[in-house]
Amino acid sequence: MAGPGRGVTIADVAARAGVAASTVSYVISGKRSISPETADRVMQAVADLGYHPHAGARSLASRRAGVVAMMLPLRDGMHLPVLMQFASGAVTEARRHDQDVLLMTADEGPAGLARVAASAIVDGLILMDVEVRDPRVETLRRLGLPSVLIGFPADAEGLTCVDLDFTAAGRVCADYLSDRGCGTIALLGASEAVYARRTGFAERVREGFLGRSGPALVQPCPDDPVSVQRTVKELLASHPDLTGLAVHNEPAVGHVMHALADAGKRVGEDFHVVVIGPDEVAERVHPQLPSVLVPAETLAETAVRHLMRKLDGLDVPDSTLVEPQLTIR
Amino acid sequence: MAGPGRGVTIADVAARAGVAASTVSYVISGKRSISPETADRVMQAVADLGYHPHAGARSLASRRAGVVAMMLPLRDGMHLPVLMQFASGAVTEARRHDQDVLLMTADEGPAGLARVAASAIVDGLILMDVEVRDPRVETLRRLGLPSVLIGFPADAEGLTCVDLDFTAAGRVCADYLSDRGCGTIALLGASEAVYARRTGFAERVREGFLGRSGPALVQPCPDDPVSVQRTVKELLASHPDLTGLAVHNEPAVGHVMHALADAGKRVGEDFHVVVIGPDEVAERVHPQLPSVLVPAETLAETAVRHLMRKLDGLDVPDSTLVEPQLTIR
DNA sequence: CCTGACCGTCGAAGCGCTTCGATGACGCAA
DNA sequence: TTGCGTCATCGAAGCGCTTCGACGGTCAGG
Repeated sequence: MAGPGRGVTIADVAARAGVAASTVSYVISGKRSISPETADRVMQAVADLGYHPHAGARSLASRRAGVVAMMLPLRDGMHLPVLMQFASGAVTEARRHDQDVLLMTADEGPAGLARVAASAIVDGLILMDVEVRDPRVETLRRLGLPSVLIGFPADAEGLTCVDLDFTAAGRVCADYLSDRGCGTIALLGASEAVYARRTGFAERVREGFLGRSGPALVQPCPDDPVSVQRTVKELLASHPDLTGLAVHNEPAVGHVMHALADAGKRVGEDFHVVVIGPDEVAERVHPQLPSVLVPAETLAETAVRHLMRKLDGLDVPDSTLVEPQLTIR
Repeated sequence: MAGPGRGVTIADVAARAGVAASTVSYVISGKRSISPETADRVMQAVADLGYHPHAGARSLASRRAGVVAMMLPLRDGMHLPVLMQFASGAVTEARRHDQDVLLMTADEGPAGLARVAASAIVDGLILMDVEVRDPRVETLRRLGLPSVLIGFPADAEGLTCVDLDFTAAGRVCADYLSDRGCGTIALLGASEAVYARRTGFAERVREGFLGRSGPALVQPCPDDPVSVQRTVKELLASHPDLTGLAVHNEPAVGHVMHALADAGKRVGEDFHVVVIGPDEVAERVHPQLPSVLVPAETLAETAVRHLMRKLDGLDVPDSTLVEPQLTIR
């Protein structure tokens, strides 16, 4: 295992095992039947020499790079920890399929897609944080690169998309609050900018939240402590009958709880709060809050798995919506 | 520009420009002199056809993949936004040098390093969040893969390392507080786990903070609101003469301010706080706090730049410590 | 006017792998 | 015995690129 590792080629393995290079290739890929004895000898040689096929050569000969690209919006006001979970999940799942992951930033835009497609550096593509009108979508369609999107663009025709069912998540939150007897309810969302960009999930949560009878409103909110405090205060002042709040803004949760306490609201008793976000966020406040998880890892794994199937020529559902789960604490 | 894009080879470009394939190669790489007219014709053909060299073929022939790996600790209790900034900075800088970035998780460990080295899928490596005793370091040294580490392992012999000078950062914070006339001062750090893992930066901040005359203590602290509140309260109770606090725990900052307010401390007047962390964190509390920035993007850029130089056979300093900057607000 | 240096370009070899068709060995049915 | 299908393996042909040596054409110096 130690030793060289550098510069070991399939020919070296073949020589050591006393077979032809092509035989080694077939042992490794399993594409032709090989006698068990030969296979053993080859695998032993592989192990002895610490052989790993040269990725470039393999990609050149087989037209498969063994790499998928993941395009993340790294510069945005997105909630970073969720993105990270996503990235982590995707890499882990990809490795399980013996693929590596190339990281691209969204600001490479459509040209970046064209580049990776033409240079055959990746076999497929995962696109995150897809917006309702996303300029990359058209390019993607034209290139015909196998891909999976996280999120739904306006026109998803012919694309494979995966996402949490955010509309349902909004509805679940609204229902939870209604069931607790809340009259007027509000959704405290992300900052205005996120809505302005027409990020799909923000819009869909809003729809789900509002799409029921009963008084409900949506309040965008920045995530710094001072703004949160002010926003909550104003919200309570302008809607004295407000008794239920859904918070879809991870960093704000702690501050919301403070603001409510300052306003004399007893959460869990005369006032109810539900969170859309990671478990930790909902668990680490007092009292702990019910929450709908954004299952980043699950989404990432699903996306990668779908992509792998597409690469293998299998078919996958065009659209996959993961059901939201409400956790009561 | 539209059209095929798929399957355009250097031979197609050569044919269209009326030259040999090798000439196209030389135009693109600039490795031999080519007449301006020919070069123009070639570049035009490249543009017309939307040619991008096949990455695998290129890597096979030139023994240069045009890809660097970045190994991130994606599963840890690290402060994620900083990691993200880092990743983003690295990708952006790498693209500037026409390189792509392969994302690896730290849990691939030494074997992952061996794999990417042997398969020649990357030319070099950036290793983040290096711990004081890091098992990957030995493998790295043995493989001889060009690499740059972010952080300093115990034995940095022969390695290229880049980091913020965290010791100086700790000292700067302590000095700031002393200069404000604080007697006893404390460092509110990350959770115990981070210290237990012997993360380099946490230890070094502590050293810098304590390495001066005058009463000073270090208090690890989890980052959930409830624990922060409790930790601060206990700290104040056990050290009534405490008048200065350095917070090296991004998510906790907002809650620390709350706790201090609850305890009747007037920050900026009879009590002083300084933050080690992103600007936003320090700006978004009231009152705004002075802070020492962890310059993630700068570090990432420096790391990538150093790696590029190593790939080009140029030499780079073994150790680069970025000076901390205190921003007063 | 001839020689040699240099410039711009070409052709061919080869990087390490996959894959296709061919081949020999073997067993079995005719 | 001959003939044929199977199985395990081999050899050769590329995949698209870079790079090395070669080669004709110019131009300056002798």
